[in-house]
Amino acid sequence: MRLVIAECEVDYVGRLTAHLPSARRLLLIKADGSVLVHSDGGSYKPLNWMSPPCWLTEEPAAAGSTAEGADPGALWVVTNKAGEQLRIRITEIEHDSSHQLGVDPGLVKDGVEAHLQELLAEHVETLGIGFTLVRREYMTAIGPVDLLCRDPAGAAVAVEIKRRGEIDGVEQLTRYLDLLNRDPLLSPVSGVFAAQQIKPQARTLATDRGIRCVTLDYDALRGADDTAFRLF
Amino acid sequence: MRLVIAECEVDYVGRLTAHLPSARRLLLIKADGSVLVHSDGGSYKPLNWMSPPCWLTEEPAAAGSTAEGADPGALWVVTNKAGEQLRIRITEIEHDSSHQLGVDPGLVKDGVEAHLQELLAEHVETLGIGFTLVRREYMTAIGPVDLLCRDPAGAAVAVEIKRRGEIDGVEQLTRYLDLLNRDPLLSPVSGVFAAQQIKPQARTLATDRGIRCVTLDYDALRGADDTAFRLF
DNA sequence: CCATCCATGTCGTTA
DNA sequence: TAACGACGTGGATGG
Repeated sequence: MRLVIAECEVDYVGRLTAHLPSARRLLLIKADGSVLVHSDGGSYKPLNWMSPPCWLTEEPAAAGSTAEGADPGALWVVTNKAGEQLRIRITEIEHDSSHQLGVDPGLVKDGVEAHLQELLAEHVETLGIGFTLVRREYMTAIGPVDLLCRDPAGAAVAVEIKRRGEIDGVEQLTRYLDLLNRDPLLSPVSGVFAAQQIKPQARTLATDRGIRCVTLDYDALRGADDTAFRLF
Repeated sequence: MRLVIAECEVDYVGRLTAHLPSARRLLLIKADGSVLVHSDGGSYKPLNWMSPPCWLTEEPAAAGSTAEGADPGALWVVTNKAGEQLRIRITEIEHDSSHQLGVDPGLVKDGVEAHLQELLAEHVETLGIGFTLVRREYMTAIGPVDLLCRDPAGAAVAVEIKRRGEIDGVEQLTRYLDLLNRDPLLSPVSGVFAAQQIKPQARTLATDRGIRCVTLDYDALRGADDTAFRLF
């Protein structure tokens, strides 16, 4: 990893064109050749960048320039397979250091949708007394339904689980319901939209279509899990 | 901006929990207090981060540790308003430097969806001979339709423009069409889904619903612009 | 401040 | 490889 603090001007030409006027910035060159251009504010997204796989070539400083310090006036060109380019014109370098980091062991996550689905599958009674699980990831022609259940009366219920319940989740469940209801062995199938948080517009659309909304409490589900663990 | 290369272990506790085992990484602390943890690979997204506004507090090295160099064993805790935390345990520092960058003049972009819409509005004949533009951003109760046009027969056409045409774009256009077709002054309204690239599933769904798909060529549209410019 | 929608989205999983 | 959906999505914009 190479860290360069430099006065620079940057142009990206690819899916769009973008220009950064000259200013002092951090240029971060990773071992795989990818380049990030960061300012001293904003968020984790760089002002400009090139993702790997890509290749950096450095054109020498302009002929007329004074060769003081580390290549004033140099031009870095980073190109990827698709021909997109990041062109960095460097006029002054304040800092330049390289570091050996090795391969990163990587991130361990917990608490995402897969885990929510797992927890709810083990506690379908959260959806209502007498609910039973038929299958997780019930396969259909247009993709898997998160949970297929049966209500106390024995009727099929398709459940779509999201961390954040928005309108496209309702649309997705609607497509599943349309399809499942064409199956005479399953029909009539009702729908439940389950999420940690459900946006008002999504709730309205779901209700309009006769889909029941259930707000999930991740901690309570996990707590129920702990309780069950303690009891048995 | 402060750049630190250090052997560190990182935990994020917030919307999810995530853990990074000990390894050598770049810690980037921006002027606004935000922190990025980068490895020497992957893309522009950090392994872990905290976005501003947030605050960094540094707990001193553990009592038993030898005070050599810059605080081995120190713990950095970065907290935001919502109470989410990034906890960085540092065991060895290889590099530590600070730099004054100043405010960045910012990015100038060209070629995003807004520009596509502008170009297509000026060249509605791309949709078919005899098409005319009624309005850009035609307002409805559920949001603006990108373009409202009339076909050669004078019938209304709603156009949804995307850079990448996916299924949710088709759903969006469908909702607009449902609404517009309730207006007796406008009905019947047909739909056109226009994008630089249209995914197969989106195309299938659109066709199923009687929505015509049009693939846009940004360069050709811009070229048509240039041609027009040269002719007049 | 809340809601919506775009993004050089990026990132994983699966067909 | 391409498509598809989730994301600690982030970020801008409009009500």
